[in-house]
Amino acid sequence: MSRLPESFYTRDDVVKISKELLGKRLVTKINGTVTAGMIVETEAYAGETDRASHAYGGRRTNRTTVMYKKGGSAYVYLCYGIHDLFNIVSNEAEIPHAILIRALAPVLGIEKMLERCHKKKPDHTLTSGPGKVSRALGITTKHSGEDLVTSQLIWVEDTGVKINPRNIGEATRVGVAYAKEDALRPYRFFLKDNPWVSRGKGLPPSS
DNA sequence: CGACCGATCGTCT
DNA sequence: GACGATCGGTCGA
Repeated sequence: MSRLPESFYTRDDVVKISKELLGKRLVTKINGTVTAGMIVETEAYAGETDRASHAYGGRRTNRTTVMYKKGGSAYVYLCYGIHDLFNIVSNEAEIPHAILIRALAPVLGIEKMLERCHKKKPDHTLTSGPGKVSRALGITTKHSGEDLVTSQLIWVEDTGVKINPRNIGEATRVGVAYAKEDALRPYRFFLKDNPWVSRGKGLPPSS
């Protein structure tokens, strides 16, 4: 049970890191309340060369500045005016790679998650989607820029869970049709047959 | 089931 | 002024 070190995030291969995040535990402590879940679905965004990335072509705006921070920083942005999507920045500073956390299997503070999401029972709709993950864990855009290596609010732990590579599924990313040929990249990774994986269009051919 | 639609607002052109 | 790295509800089959 140890927090992932900076060296985990600052490596060069965003795809490799996206896969390695599967099985890790994302933890938040908001107003003293701990909530946590095991990461079961991620998406890689390969920075300047990836049309689906907010940093495509080296775009650097107020919103995307944190993507240029060192790996291990949180990048949270507002999507569709409603959802706060949580990403983990990777690679060295100035290389704007990021990994979107799309789904979790709830582990700690499930009562609090239900309260935040106005639900009664912890079925698979609680944390199966990037908007729902942030909602359940209390993550908002004001946490953008947070350093997951030292933060007392958000971090990621290795609990010793080992994922067999044959249990990792790959697919195209959700909602990035505008990215042309880059939309075809197999950059979505998930745990096969895990009930907490999100159900969007073009999703894992499992159930 | 699947298709469609409205909500809602910061960001960038 | 248009547009989302989404979600949950509704409607029809």
